[in-house]
Amino acid sequence: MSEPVVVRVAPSPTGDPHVGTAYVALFNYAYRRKRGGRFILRIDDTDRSRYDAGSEEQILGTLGWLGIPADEDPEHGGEAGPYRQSERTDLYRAACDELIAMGAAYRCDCTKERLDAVRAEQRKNKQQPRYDGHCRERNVPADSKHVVRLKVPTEGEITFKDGLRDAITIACEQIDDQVLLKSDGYPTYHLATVVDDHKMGVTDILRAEEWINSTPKHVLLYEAFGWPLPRYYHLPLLRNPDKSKISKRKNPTSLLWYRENGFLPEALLNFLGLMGFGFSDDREEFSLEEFVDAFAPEKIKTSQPIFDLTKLEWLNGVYIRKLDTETLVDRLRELNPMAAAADRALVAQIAPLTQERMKRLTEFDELTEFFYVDRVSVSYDDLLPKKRTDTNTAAVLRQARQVIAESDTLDVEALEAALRAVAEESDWKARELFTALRWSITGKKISPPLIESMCILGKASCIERIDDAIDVLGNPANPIIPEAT
RNA sequence: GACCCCUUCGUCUAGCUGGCCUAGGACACGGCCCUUUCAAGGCCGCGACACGGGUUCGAAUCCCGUAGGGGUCGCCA
Repeated sequence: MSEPVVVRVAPSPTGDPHVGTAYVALFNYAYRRKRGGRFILRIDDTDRSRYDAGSEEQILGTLGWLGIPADEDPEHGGEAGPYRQSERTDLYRAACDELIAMGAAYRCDCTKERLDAVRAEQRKNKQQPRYDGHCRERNVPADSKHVVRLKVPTEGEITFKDGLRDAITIACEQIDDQVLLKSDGYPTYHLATVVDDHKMGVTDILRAEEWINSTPKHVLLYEAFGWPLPRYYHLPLLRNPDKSKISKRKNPTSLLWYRENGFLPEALLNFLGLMGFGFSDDREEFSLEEFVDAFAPEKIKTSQPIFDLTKLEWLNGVYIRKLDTETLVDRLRELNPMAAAADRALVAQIAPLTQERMKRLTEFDELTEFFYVDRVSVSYDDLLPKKRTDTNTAAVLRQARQVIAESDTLDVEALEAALRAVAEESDWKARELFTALRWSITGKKISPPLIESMCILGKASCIERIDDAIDVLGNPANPIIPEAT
């Protein structure tokens, strides 16, 4: 029986579901699929001052939206629970007692004021700010208000392996006597992650690079407990365009934002997979399954990628174009109020016209607004092609109107042919006619394919809009104002 | 500042067991084609091995140094 390889991602419940969380989760998920074992989602909620119960569901829900299923998590349970660290405090306390008994940790009752003063002094002397060891040998009583600190060796160094890099060595002087248990009885990340990872059977850890410097503290804990070290893989940090660590101020970092702004989960996932990972065959578009298939931890890059929204938008367009009409209409109606209010069958007719024109699903309403209103407004200047008179233009539009009025039903091919004939008879370029017509029908310079749009709109509406345009040409000061709908 | 990590086109990257690299692909950008607008699509173009030393017949690929960027230095994770 082989030992299960288990990887985990620990979403913080403090704040929005973060794109960095999804990034780490994706790689953990792929790793677990490739290596076997269980993929655990644990809730790091030991910072009670920032804890927000609502965001826990948001994170779990968003990872579900992305299609990254955990084998075990607080919602679905599993053999290694509970999965909320706030429900495991007894474990951490017991672990601390053990550490204190063996001399690997100690109680400390230094006040915030004293610590601040010590650090200020150290900074003034250009020393590295760190705990000065005041309580190391003081034997602070257990019934006083205190924290528990890790007793880091005063000399020597800690070396650990990272699956993506050469061995990393950090001198003990660089390692602070980390607080393991806070005075409120909750553990810090360092204690909690080591205790939980061990108790939950976690043998392989993929986490963000920002943890590299605190890994020696974790190594010290594993050694004190006599537990086998896990394998570490520190993933590169996602960055803003200005190269700093990805942040809310400079980049949308909330997964909710991406969902609300018309991004498809498969596009986001694909994009995240592109960051810090390269297929040897130059592939750019891939599904989760294909990513898992190609995944190998050794192929993860160590340089930190910049999160490029422009490329994500392109990729999102690619995925929008792949959608079948039914799915497209569903997604569109989730995010576009006008489309949601309109008849579903109508939206299903319109949607294909815009499918290859959208980078985000949220662009749909603006692109197709003219379908839902009775009339559109258009100005005299827009309507008039260069070097044409208003009377001439009105005459040509009148002919187009007649062609439409005389046809039984509007058919794309027939209508286009008829309109081209109108242009030719009037010695107009087809382009001129279509532009004038486009303004008349849509009220815009740019629109979805004109003929198709007209056929969907129907005879009556087209005629009415052309009549409005002809009126404008005869009365330049009064553009048509759409009626309130 | 100290320590740690990183360094191929503006961005994401291929390359990394040295020669197939006058460095390939994608996004973006510019041009052309297609075309009723805008897209989509097709073609072309612009554009990088941070720098300096080595090792070698030969280095983007190995070594050293420098520079630059990022991260960490909390009773946050």
